[in-house]
Amino acid sequence: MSPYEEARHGPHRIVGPGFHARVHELLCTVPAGAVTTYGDLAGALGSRTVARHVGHALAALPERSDVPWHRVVDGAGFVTRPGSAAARRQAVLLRREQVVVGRDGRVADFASHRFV
DNA sequence: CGGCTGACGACCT
DNA sequence: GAGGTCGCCAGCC
Repeated sequence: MSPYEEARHGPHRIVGPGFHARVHELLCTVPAGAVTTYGDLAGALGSRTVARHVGHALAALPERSDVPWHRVVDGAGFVTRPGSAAARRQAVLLRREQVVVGRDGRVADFASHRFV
């Protein structure tokens, strides 16, 4: 059964109370200098179909947070909403960790930085 | 209370 | 191969 159908028919709900805390916890295991994706986080939490909800969880984070949200990029290695102020902040934070971000908003050598 | 949007990604035309 | 669609939708007009 595909993850899709599993999610559709599945008896167990992944999203719910404490979901954002699980995202937080998991994200904190990603070391500086590495990046991960929404889909990978979602998959680690149970199903890639909730990738979007990982996005929601991060969007809900307070401005000043100890959660390394900047280490999350999309499945193609692009930073959040290229061109936005948030994307620029993210690029600055990543470069501070020796992760090169191109002008197009994509992490250079994404595959090797990717943390699983 | 209904409709729309969205820090995404996989499946289906 | 390139759009369109929907997911466990969840929050915000």
